[in-house]
Amino acid sequence: MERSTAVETVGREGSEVLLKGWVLARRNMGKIVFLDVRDRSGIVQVVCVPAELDAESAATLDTIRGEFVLEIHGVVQARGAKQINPDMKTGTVEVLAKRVAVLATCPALPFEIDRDTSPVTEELRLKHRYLDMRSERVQRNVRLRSEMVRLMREYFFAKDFVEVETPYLTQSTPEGSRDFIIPSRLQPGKFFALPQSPQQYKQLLMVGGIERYFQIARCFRDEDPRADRGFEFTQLDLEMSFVNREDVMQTLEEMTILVMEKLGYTIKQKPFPRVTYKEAMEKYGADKFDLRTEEDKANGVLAFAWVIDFPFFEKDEKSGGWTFTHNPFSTPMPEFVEDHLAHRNVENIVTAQYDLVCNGYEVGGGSIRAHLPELLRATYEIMGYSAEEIDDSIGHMLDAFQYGTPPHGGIALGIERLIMILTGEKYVREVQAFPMTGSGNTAVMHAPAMISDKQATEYHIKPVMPEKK
RNA sequence: GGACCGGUAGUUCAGCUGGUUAGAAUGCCGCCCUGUCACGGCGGAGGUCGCGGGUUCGAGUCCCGUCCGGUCCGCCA
Repeated sequence: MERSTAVETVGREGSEVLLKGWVLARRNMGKIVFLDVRDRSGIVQVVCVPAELDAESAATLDTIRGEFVLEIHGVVQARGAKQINPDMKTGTVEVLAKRVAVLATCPALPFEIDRDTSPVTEELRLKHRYLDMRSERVQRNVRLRSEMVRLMREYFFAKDFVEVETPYLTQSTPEGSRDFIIPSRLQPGKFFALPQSPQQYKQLLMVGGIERYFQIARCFRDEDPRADRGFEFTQLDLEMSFVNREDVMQTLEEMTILVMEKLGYTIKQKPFPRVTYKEAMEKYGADKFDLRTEEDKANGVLAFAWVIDFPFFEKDEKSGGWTFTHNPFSTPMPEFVEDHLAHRNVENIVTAQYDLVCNGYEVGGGSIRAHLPELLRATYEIMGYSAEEIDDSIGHMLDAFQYGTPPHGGIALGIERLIMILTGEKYVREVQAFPMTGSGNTAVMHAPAMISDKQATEYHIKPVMPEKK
């Protein structure tokens, strides 16, 4: 007999069904036992009366406890008028059990999962993430994320984009954030780095004629974790050829509106308002801001906005020279190209960068890129790089760009940030299936961990422990 | 690297100016209950108060150190 899910029992009064799932709650009234059985679809009440059960099942009934995994043969029946539970999706029906078998037992849980688990110490919840995951909230978060990503993929495939996986083992980049590095076994003393973003590869895809690329890309940054960021995170990353700033912003905006509305959310303002960096700083004192009213907040409204016209460079406090504010691969706006090439008027050069903000969070950012090698070279020259340093750092990009590179640009959206906003969660960890703790330890498993002497030898590395004070 | 907050039953917490048997809720175990739905009722078990040292007649409580966890600053193109 084919298995039915909990919610599939609705409308099948009188039919025999086979249910499989977990015991969420057990209510023993003496001669009648109610079981709330949970599966991926939801919960349904199972009624167990000894007279209706075979002898073996009747004996089993006493041993059943919370979170046991059961297989139940029974008959769907309508509930009496007084027994209807309006708070349950399946509240009009119940399953009268004929046979109950235990597929797996379960001891008392380390914490209760039939209610909100968020007050429970996060360390304990992450140690048993597979249990926390059974709770309504974590189930919802994981499933919403899957649904959002599915809708995004559908949009991009319909628009002729190609999904490409870029490498995880790549070259360390001195700019930007600290890299996670991986020792090379075959080449002693050399290291790979995990990507902070697929930035360079996606631009190389444009050189390679892919024209429209997207990826659900994992990114890695070795910076101290916070409530809204961890070591690894996921971005919707995309890049397009033969586009200007307007094209990319409109594509992303159309996708965002479509996905959010399909998920049932309301967007405050369409098209998204646009604010220049200067206006944002004057009006909100920051380049991210929350446009919602108190009423919007209560109604779960999403307030998106674009921030544009960022300064390309700012003074570097340490060196006293120039450094980029957002992305060194961006192009200056057309009216500043001459200044840029001549290293003139540096403090006023505006970059073709755009950030997407939502409800006070920065949820994405991108730019039109410098596709001409001389423009990219000028950026690094302004930042004080010598010819040799430029060659070491981005020589491969300058090399590639000389071979007929189309104008291109793109953007990346933080998947976790978006899900946090959609679900009202305050921590990225709540919207990742297996997050790290706030101090950077893995859930369930025990990383980072020491490696054996044999591994150290094989990888030609030698741990140096910090001196204790 | 720095600042701040926390660590007491399985879990979430309370525990006063230091005071003799460390509590509650929930979970767990047992008994009762044929219409419950976070069922209810009765009973029970469950604690090296993170760890080490100190002050004191006496420390969960005060002091020092240490470990662990969390939040923030720095950092995060």
